[in-house]
Amino acid sequence: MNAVLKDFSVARPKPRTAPRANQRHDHVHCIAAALATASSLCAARGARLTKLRRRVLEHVWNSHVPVGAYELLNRLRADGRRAAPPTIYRALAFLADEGLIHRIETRNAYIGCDFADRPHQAQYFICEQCGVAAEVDASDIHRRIAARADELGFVVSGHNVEVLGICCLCQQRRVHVGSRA
Amino acid sequence: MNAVLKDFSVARPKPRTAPRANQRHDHVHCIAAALATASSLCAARGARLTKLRRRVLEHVWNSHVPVGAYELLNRLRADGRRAAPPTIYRALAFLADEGLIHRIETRNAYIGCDFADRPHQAQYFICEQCGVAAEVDASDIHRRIAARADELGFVVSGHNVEVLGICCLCQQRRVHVGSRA
DNA sequence: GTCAATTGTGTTATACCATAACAAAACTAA
DNA sequence: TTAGTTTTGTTATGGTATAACACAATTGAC
Ligand SMILES: [Zn+2]
Ligand SMILES: [Zn+2]
Ligand SMILES: [Zn+2]
Ligand SMILES: [Zn+2]
Repeated sequence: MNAVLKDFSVARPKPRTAPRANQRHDHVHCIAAALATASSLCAARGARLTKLRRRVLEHVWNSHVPVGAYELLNRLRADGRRAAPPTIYRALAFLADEGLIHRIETRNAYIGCDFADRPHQAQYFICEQCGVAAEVDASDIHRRIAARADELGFVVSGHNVEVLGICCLCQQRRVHVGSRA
Repeated sequence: MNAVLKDFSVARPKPRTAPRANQRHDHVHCIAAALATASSLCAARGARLTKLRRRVLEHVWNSHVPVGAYELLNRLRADGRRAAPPTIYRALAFLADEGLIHRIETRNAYIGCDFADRPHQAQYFICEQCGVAAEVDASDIHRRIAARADELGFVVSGHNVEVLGICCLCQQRRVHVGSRA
């Protein structure tokens, strides 16, 4: 089994009931698709997705839980590469510039972008239990924000929306725990 | 003139045209009102708004630009008080617990709450030019987020919405600069 | 292939943001 | 007053991010 799955907290053994959304998925495919998209986007733009940058992106995609810069640094070192903070921050800056990752502000952490191949204004739903951050591109939310900005005479260049709570899967887990207690 | 106005970037000399919103206001009143609200809320709750905490709140309300913890620390020291980081972080924690300030995640900075006397789910519109962060409590935005959460089976405990762009006043300033160039 | 120019990476040092742990002081309620 | 509680001071440390400069790899012209 691919080592990349080791802390993928969505992939769990046998959920007893089907979750409403975001059910267990083929995360190996997730990663492969993200890397393929990254490769083609960078090629098309003349941006250089070097081995280092590609490896950092792989480590970011290790799970759907946002990962901190120093954790990524440790993973690089576990790969046998010599690395210091600027190494990882430069790679993260490149990946963010290319729209391949996002920074989760409330966690000081980074996560792969689910919509790298198109412009979007994403929102994140972040589980306080398992840590998974789900990216959605909800145009209705963005429109409401844009409308309010308009009323204020405010010209929007971007937004950061992070919703905190408990994800669908963790609620099921809590019910199980609760019914046992 | 009150020294507290010294870096209040909304209060500027003679805007040539009236802004659509957020026009120059009596910031001394702003501060006084915030402190009065803080006092009565804390009294009602049995929370102790000590001199230190009150002074920190005053420094936070110095302007509508979010201010960093270490800047607040410097201001405390300028007051003649001996202070180290825990001093300011404990005061900030108290003020945040009481809902008197908010943390602006994209800036690692803190700002006074405009709606301390009632429960709310605020959004911030942050100007990349002048730094001013305007708090709004737009229930329509919150409703859209809640609706999307519902679709995901996600139970919301809170959200952080920070919109970046150029504020109304700074656009006018840019026009002036532009027409001169 | 060689070369110069550009871009990317390694390395050291440092700045900025935040908290742990414990001691001293101030406040509260008998 | 005195004991108990809360707040503040103090020292040390952990976590996040960048500046500055040297070296290596890549690119594109020749
Ligand atoms: Zn995205
Ligand atoms: Zn969860
Ligand atoms: Zn004001
Ligand atoms: Zn502005």
